Amino acid sequence: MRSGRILSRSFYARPTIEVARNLIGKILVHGTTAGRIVETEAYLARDSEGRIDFAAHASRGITAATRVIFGAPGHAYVYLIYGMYECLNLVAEPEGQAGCVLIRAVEPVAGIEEMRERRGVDAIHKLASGPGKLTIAMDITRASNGQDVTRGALVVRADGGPVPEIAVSPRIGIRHSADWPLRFFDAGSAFVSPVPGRKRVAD
DNA sequence: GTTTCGATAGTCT
DNA sequence: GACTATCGAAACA
Repeated sequence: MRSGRILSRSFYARPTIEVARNLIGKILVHGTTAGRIVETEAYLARDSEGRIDFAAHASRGITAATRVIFGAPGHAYVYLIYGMYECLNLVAEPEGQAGCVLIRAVEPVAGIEEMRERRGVDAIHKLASGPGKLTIAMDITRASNGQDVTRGALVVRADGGPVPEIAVSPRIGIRHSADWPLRFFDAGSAFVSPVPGRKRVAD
């Protein structure tokens, strides 16, 4: 497999929305597994009109759990959700400003047999088509929380392939700021997460 | 086909 | 004690 250069810190030290958009099509690498990022969500401090993004964990300020979001860009923020699943985020914005990008889905490109074993699923488009699924498939845990993703076992590489057609929608599975168009995905990919049928109440 | 609901644990109030 | 950026099985239609 040909692999491009590792994305540098300056890639992440930009507005969160830009980082979320530009991560589509990049290659997430962890150990022997790798996947092409096809779906992301931006979690901001504030939107362009200055409204607080209450869906963001960072919206309640700096705590032991959220401090990494306020820290240097190009680091991993991994948290446990619903007591069962871990979700991977990449920290954006210059140091001191909150902002991170949730990686929601990848298209498996390396270590596919490992992913099948970890997930107990055969269908390739179901291996990592959701934030909880991809962390299981790629064995990403809270051990990676706060880790530098510009070097080490967990990195993101440029692809070099054609720029994907990027579509935008509201974020999935949140209650606050539920209508903000901050979900980005590859419009031509079959590997994005299934849209939940469950009803959500918007605040 | 679509929608509902339980599992499960860490963090904050 | 309430909340949570999920998933998949089960219960419907």
